Order: sequence, then structure tokens, then C-alpha cells
Amino acid sequence: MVIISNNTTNIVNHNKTKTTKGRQKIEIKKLEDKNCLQVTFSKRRSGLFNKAMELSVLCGVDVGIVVFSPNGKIFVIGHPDFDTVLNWYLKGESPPPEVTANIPCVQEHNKKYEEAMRELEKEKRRRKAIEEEKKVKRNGGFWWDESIDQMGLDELEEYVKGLQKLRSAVASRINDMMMTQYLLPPATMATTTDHNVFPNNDNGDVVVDGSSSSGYGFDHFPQHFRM
Amino acid sequence: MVIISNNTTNIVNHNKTKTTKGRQKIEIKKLEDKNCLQVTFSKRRSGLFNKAMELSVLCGVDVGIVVFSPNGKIFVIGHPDFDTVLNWYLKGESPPPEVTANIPCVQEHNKKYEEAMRELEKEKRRRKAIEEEKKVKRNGGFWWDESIDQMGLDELEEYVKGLQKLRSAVASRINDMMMTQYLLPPATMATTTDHNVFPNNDNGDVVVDGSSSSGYGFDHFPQHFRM
DNA sequence: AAAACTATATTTAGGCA
DNA sequence: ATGCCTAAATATAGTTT
Repeated sequence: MVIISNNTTNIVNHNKTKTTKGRQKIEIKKLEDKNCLQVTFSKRRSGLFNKAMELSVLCGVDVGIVVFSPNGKIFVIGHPDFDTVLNWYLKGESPPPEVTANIPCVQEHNKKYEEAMRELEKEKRRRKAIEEEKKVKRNGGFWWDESIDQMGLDELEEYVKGLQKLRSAVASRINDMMMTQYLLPPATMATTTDHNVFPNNDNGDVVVDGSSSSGYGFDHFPQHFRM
Repeated sequence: MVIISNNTTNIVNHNKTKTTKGRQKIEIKKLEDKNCLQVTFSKRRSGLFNKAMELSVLCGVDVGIVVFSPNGKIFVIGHPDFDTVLNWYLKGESPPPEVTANIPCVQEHNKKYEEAMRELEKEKRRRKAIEEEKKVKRNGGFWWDESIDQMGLDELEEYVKGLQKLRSAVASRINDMMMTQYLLPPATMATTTDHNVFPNNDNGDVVVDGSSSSGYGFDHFPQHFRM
């Protein structure tokens, strides 16, 4: 005898007929049924964002996710918020360390080692960026000295490419300089506590930032978005 | 009588003593135990990346995730790869549509409607970006006409801010122009099929790109990374 | 096309090698 | 810290409203 609670009434099911088939196993390959795909996308995106925020809270780490929906809408989420995380990534930096780092000199050695390792990892990126910078400059000097209002579409696209390279070159140089300063004796270390060089926090109007800075409402995401 | 398979030997447990406590419920708040936190981070990051790639395959969508580990390492994953997705986001564009869109005129009407809605959504962003552009220009004209080699750290940071604003203004203008073209009669529509304006696919050397372009190895992530 | 619901598939906390 | 194990906790496919 199977008893099925229906939240309001108890239904006694004398035959062992199941009311639903329950969760079925599926292959991980592109869903064909357009409707099913839509529903699955919604459910799984929610699940993914939940997991991301749980990871962020449990481990005190920063995360950013961007998803393009099947209908071309963009969904983002992040802690502290997507754009901030993005900029840390673009700058090749880590989020500012917590103030727990102020325990004087115990972890000093460890810290230096980690810093050095990180620098090593960045080396490749930096070098590549510098090469790009050089290439851009060689390519006719000050190509950017124009107003974009007169450009056509193709010119604009070229322009954006150039900017992209230049930005990454600049970011790289900033890293370089900061690193150099960190490696000097502590007395001469500049007080560059504010790592947030890129200030674009205009994420609210991209599409949706489910619970990014809204105190982690894990149980429900804003339902006002339509894909 | 409980029979517990131990992979190699069968252990018959006559008492109903459980061998493990199994999964315990935990609160979603920062883990205190440093060691536990580390383990949980690894496990859950794996889980998160798996879910992301499943979502990507099941729904045929593009995803990007970046996570800063507790030890300051950066983990990224994405489809087709993180940097590509990132650039789509930065440009405010959608990934290039699949060629399935060639079914002649049935969904034509629907498509136009969706396009219009998307344009509407972009309007806010566009306007804001244009305002920023104006502000930047008013702010002394061609501030960018300098070489970055002579700049100090503070100047560089200001410079990057400016570039950031300019880039978003340019991206916005490109969107604008493309949209305008799309809305003209089909005969005059420009053939701008290549949406990939930003080509930086140098993600390999950031930290790790678990299975991004390696054919979705869901069951195992590269284990050569150390946090 | 978004909620609720059920039954099952998957994930993962806590141990241990 | 990675891999495996178990049992319990979640996530979610399929269905219904």
C-alpha cells in the first residue's frame, strides 16, 4: 500500500500505480524538443546560479557566470557582482585580500612565495600583451587619434580591435608596476589598497543579475525575466 | 541484515550499524575549518563546472565561469571558451546564430519581433554609453593621445578608466549601426556574419580551462592544477 | 510558459586510504 | 590534496494544473 501525500489531502493508492514516472535519466546531448529545451534551460540555469552562490558563501570566494540563453538573452551573476569579478580577471589580479592578512610576520614568508608563483603565472600573459602593444604601435603610430563619429562599421570594428589590445597592454603594465612595488622592501611599498581600477558597475541594465548583491536569495530568483 | 559491497569484498553487517554517516546537511555559511573549506571548494567547483558544461550541451548555449580560489588562483571554464564568451559579453552582443536560421520565411515574423525586443533592451545600455562617451570627450578632448610608457601608476589607472568608457561607447555604437542595418529592407542588409570582432583567445595561460575546448570531458577535470 | 509535485538521478558531507 | 565509499540531501525530468 502506497500512501501519497498531496500537500492538502492524503491519497491512498491501493494499486502500486505510480502517479508520475519521476526523474528520468537523460543523455547529455542537445535537446531536440524546443519546448523541453526552454524549460530545462530555466531550471538548470537556476540550479547553476544557486550552486555558484553556495560555493561563494561556503568558501568565501568570488565567482562570475555569464550565460547566453537560447533566445539570445544574457544572464549574469556574480559575487560581489559580475562586472567586478570580470575586471579582476581582465586585470589579471586577485580580489583584494581580506584584512585577515594583517597577522604581522608569521605568514610573511608563505605570502611572498605565493606572490612569486602568481607572478610567474602572469609572466606569459604579460609578455604576450607587451608584444601585442608593440605590434599595435608599429602599425602606424597613433591610430586612435580620431573621433569615432566619422567612422563606418568596418573602421569601427578595426578600432575596437585596437582598443582591446591596448587595454590589455595597459592592464598588463599596471600589473607589472604593482608587482615591482610589492617586491621592494616593505617600507617603500605604495599604498595601493584600492584594486578596483575599472569602475564599471553598470550591470543592472545588461539583463539580469540574479541575487548578486541582494544578499544571496538562494531560494528564489527574480522571476520578472523572460527569455 | 545489511549487505555492504566494498568493491573487492562483501562485508555482511549483522547489526544495523551504518558504516558512514552519509551526507550531512550543512548550513550555507562560510566554512570555518580551513581544511574542510579547501576540500569543499575543490568538490563543488568541479560540480559547478560540470553543471555548466551540461547546461551548455543540453541547451546549446554559451557559458563562461570564473572563480577565484581561496588561495588566489583563478579557475575559468567556458563554451566555446571563456575569453570568447567574455568578449561577446563585453561587446554586448549575442553569439553568432546557428545556420539553422536559414529556414526561409516561416519564423521571419517571430524573428523580427524578438529582434525588436532585444533592441529595446539594449537601448538603455546604449544611451548610457553614449552619455559616457560625451562626458569623456568634454573632459579635455583627446586625452588618450599619449604614449603609456611615460605614465606613472596613477596616470595609468586613469587612462584605463578612460579606455574602458571609450570601449563601451564604441561597442555600443557598433550595435547601433548593426541594428539600423538589420531593420532596413532585407535587400540592403550588410553581410556582417562575422561577429567575432575581439580575437583574443589566449586563455590557455591564465590558469586552467577545464575541458573548455577539449570535447567536454564531464567525468574528469584536469588534475594537474594545484590551488 | 511558469508553479507544483512526485519519483528518481545526481551530488556531496564525512570518512578513509 | 585527490580518489573512493556510503548514505543522505538535493536537483530535476516528466507530468499536471
